Amino acid sequence: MLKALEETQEPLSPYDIQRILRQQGKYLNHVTIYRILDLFRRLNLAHRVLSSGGFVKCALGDKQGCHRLMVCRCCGALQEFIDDKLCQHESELAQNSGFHTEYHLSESSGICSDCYKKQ
Amino acid sequence: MLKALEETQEPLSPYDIQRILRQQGKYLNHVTIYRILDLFRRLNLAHRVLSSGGFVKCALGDKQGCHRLMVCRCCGALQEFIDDKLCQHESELAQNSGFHTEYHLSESSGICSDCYKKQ
DNA sequence: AGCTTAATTGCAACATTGTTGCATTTATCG
DNA sequence: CGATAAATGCAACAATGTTGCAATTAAGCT
Repeated sequence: MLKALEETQEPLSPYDIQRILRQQGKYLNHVTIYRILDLFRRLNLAHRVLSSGGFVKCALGDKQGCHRLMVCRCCGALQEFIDDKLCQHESELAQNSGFHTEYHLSESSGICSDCYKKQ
Repeated sequence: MLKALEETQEPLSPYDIQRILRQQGKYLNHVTIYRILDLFRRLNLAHRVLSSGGFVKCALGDKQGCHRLMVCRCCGALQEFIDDKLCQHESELAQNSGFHTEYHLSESSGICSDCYKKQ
């Protein structure tokens, strides 16, 4: 239900989502939206973009592993990928300091190919 | 000046910082604190903890590279490290999708050695 | 010193984001 | 149908973050 709306590409705040839903004639209290977003996040159906705080629909379906984001600082475009070797490497480094990793948050900032060409 | 206070280990919100300074007899408007924190962040003197939003003093001095955080979900302890190979690997993967990486945000969540023993 | 200009800080007002406790509605199941 | 559980709403609030402009402080210069 909320899902349908996450087709807006750009990350949305909970209140953005509320506005959009309202325009579609569907009212949801913001508390409800927070709750649903929490749920979606636990299910890996949506991610929170760390740098901006907005939410996006997960682009990788239910693929296992740490979902990593790349954010274009120019147009805001998002790409998502998984790389197990990265995770492994990261966990090993942590392990060397006695740290037991449970999950990673990872986000790269840069310029997407489109914006790069335009410059 | 603010620096002195960041010796509190746990990540602090700008308003936490304001409270602490006030207890030390030093008043700063929260806007000022935001501005100084922005500056510190640009200089890599402080980091923002992605998962909690709080700020911490950088533990690595001015070492070049992406400063990666490990956060203990149990006691909140923080460790920080740099690994160039990770960055390189990450950038290469991005490059494969035509993405030009400028910097990485990376944070691992898990359990530190102390908390691990206690369980 | 006295003046000018730039940089820093404060202030007020506001916008956004996030949380909590409890009531109400809606769904589920016997 | 009636009882219970789950989902949503509501109100009130707390925390976080931003903006424009005024006031203060610092720095440079003659």
